[in-house]
Amino acid sequence: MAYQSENLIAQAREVREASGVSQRALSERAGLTQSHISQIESGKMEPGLSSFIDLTRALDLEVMLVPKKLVPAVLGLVKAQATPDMHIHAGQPNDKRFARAERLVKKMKRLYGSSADLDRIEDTLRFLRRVNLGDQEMQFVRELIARLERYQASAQAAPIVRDIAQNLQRLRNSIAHPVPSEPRPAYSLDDGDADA
Amino acid sequence: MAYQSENLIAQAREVREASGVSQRALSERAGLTQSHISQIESGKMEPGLSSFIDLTRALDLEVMLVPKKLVPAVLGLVKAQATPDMHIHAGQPNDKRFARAERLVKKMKRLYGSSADLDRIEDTLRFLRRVNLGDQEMQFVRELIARLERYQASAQAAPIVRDIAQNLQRLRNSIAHPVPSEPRPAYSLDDGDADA
DNA sequence: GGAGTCTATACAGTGTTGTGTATCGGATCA
DNA sequence: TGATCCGATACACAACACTGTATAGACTCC
Repeated sequence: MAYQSENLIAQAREVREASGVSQRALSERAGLTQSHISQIESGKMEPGLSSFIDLTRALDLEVMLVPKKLVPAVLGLVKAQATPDMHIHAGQPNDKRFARAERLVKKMKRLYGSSADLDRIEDTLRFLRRVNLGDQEMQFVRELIARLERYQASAQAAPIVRDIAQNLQRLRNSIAHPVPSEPRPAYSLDDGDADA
Repeated sequence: MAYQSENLIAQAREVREASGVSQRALSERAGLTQSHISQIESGKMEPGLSSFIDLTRALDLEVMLVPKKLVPAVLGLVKAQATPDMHIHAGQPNDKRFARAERLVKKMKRLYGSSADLDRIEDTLRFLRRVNLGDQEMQFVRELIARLERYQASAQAAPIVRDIAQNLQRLRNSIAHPVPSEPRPAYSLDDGDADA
C-alpha cells in the first residue's frame, strides 16, 4: 500500500545491508522477530513507531524530527559523512570477506563480460587483502562490497561499478602513498575525480 | 510505559503548541482523530510509524534517520534555526498572546509565590509587548510561553522557569542592543574542503 | 452566568501489528 | 552431497492501534 514510511524503511534496510548485519542478527539485537523484520522491510507490514525506533537504534541510527526547511541541509550533512563508523559489523573475518568479494567479481565478469572497471576492482582487492586495514578502512571496503553485491544485477550497474572501482583505487592510493601529516583522510562516498 | 519514543512525541507536541495548532485542527490536517492525538501525546498510546509521520508532516516536520555520530551536529543545526518560520500558526494576534502570558505569570506568582525569575519574565514580557517583533522573534516568544504553560505545575519547574527567563532576557537584549554587523553566522554545511 | 475552545477520557468495535514457530527456496562452503 | 547461512512466507493467537462518538473539566471571553 505504498505508505509514506517506505522511504525511511528502505533507508534502514540499506544501512543494515551495508553493515553486513543479517535480519536474524538484527532481530536479536533489536528485540523483534526475524519474520517481523522481513515483513517490515518488504512492505507487507507497517511497524509501530517504537518498533521502528528499536530497529534503527540497533543499527546505530537515530530517528529525528527536522523542520522541512532544514531537510536539505541535514541531508547534505548525512550524505557527506556517509555512514561514519558503523562499528556493528558481524563476525566474518576480513579474509573471508575479500574471498567472497573476489568471487563476486569473477562471477560478474563471467556473466556480463570483463571490463576495465571490474579488472581494476579485482586488482585492487588483491592488493588490499594483503594490507593491514584499520577499522574505518575495513568498514569502507565492506560498504563498497555490499554496494557491489546489491547492484550486481541492476540494469544500470556500469556507473556504480565504476564508482566502486574509483573508490577502491583511491583507498589503495592513500595507503600506498600516504599523505605526510593528516592523521586520516576520513573517506566520503562522493564520486570525485580519478587520479592517474 | 516510558518508551523510547517519548522524546520524539514530546518534540512534536512542542512544535504543535508553539505553532498554536490545536489537537482538533491537527487531527483534521493529519487525518487522525483528536482523541487519538490526545492519547499519543499523553503517552497512553504508542502510534504506528505512519501515524506518527502523518502527524509530523502536518506540522511541517520531517522524520529523518541520522547516524548516531551526526546527531549532535544535526541537533545544532535545528536548534540554531529554532523552528525557522513555521507559518502554520492559527489566529490569535500577538497582543492577546502577551496578555495571556502575563496572566499566566501572575497566576504562577499567586500559586507558587513570587520569584526573581518570574519577576524577570513579567518585566521582559512587558517590554517585548511594546516592541515590533519579527516573525521569527515572535515565534521564539511563543515557544517560550508554551513551555511555561506546560511546565507551570511541574515538580521541577524552577530550572525551566529560569531558562525561560534567561531566553526572554537575551531576546530583549538583542533587541535593545543590536549587534553591529554580522549579517549571518552561515552554518556552512558544504564539505567544501577541496584543497590538499 | 453562559457560550466557546481546549485537552483528557471513556467505550465498543474493527483491523492490524507483533509473537512464536516452522518451513521453503536459494546461495555458499565444506 | 550435506550442512549452513540467508530472506520470504505461513499460520494461529494475543495485544493493541485506531475509529467514532460522546462527555467531563479547565480556561477565556462576553
